[in-house]
Amino acid sequence: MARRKKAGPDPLSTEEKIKEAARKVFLRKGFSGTRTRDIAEEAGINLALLNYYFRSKQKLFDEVMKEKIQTLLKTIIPVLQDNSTTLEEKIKLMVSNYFKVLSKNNDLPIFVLNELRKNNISFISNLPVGKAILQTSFMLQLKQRKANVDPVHFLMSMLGLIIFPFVAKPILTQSGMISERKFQSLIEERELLIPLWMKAILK
Amino acid sequence: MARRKKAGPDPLSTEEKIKEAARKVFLRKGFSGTRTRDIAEEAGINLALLNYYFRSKQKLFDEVMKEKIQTLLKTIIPVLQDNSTTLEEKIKLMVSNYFKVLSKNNDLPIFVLNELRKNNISFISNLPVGKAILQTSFMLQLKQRKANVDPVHFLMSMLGLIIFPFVAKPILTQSGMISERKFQSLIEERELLIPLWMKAILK
DNA sequence: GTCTATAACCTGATAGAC
DNA sequence: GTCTATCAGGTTATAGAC
Repeated sequence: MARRKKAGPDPLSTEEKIKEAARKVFLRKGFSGTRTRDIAEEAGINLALLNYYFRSKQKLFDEVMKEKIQTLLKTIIPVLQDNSTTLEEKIKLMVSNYFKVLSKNNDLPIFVLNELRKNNISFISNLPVGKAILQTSFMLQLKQRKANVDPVHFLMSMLGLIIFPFVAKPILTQSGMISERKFQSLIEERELLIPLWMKAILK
Repeated sequence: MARRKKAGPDPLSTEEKIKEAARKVFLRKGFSGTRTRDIAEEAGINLALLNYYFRSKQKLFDEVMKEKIQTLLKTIIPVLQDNSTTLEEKIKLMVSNYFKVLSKNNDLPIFVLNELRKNNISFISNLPVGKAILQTSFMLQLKQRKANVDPVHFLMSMLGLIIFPFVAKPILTQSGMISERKFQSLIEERELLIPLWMKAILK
């Protein structure tokens, strides 16, 4: 629980303890399923202190959510924008970057996607990040291939192949279809398979 | 709102009015985000009446959830099990069946997947539906192809290609990447594209 | 900064009249 | 079956002592 940037003592500040607890609880239970008491308890501090540092449950949530969206975007945007890499290199990088992030945080995609669906989260609507993606090096390279597949299709498909297993994990494991171990090994295989599949789709 | 099985008067029974309202509100807000008062208001009846017909919020939710999971399973299981169709036919059928269901109910997948993640929904763990899928005609046909791809990979990928766009829709539209119209047209295209892609992946 | 105590409000569920 | 009124318990947020 106590995450340290380096070795040694360096106890987390109270503020960071609360935020770390909030990350954990919000991700597991969502906004409306989380009680501020849960966060306080998880952080080992008092409920009043949570409101002292963050004004409200909503503001604390917004900070966590903003951070998580940033994590997901930083995983993909720089790769898409890089003018010095080939299309194939970008695909491999996106896959490996995402698997690195999601393997440590299986719940991240479904948490973000679902909360974004329930509330209309303001800071997504504000940044025109969607339109920016349409003009990245990645999308241009796709167009230049003149493959008979819309670049948006291609991107959606790749993200689906990467992210969906994590979203579906609860159904797959709880229904007895695959074990936790089998899931892990499938994920590892996919890191190699998805780039091959995307190549096949392009032709 | 008033859904009728045939033309003519046939007003919904109170019980069905409540259930219909519950479907709508639960799907939009999830279990913990929904207040029973919201459902009562949506149904145009009183809060007390909700508890008269269904014993509790949880029981009403369970009925809705069970129904939705059934919808998703009935869309796919019979197709997977059918011994009289080819692999290619099954793929096309799954895709078109799912698009038919999901086009009318975009929120269905993320609702089910997320609630299943938060709570451990009992009736999924009980039915060994996961293991059953592994022994369907579909999975056997995949093995017989001796393609160098695990059938579970193949199924996960196909479901990802079908379902992920609906799960990601809030991000895609709210971020300004695509409009609602563009989303619809992309979905229609995918019904033809996904079977082709799956064929490409198989080789 | 951190705590205890509590205010102010909300929510699920029920009692009881009709 | 359906309603109004209300209870009992939980939840966010704050007041105030230390």
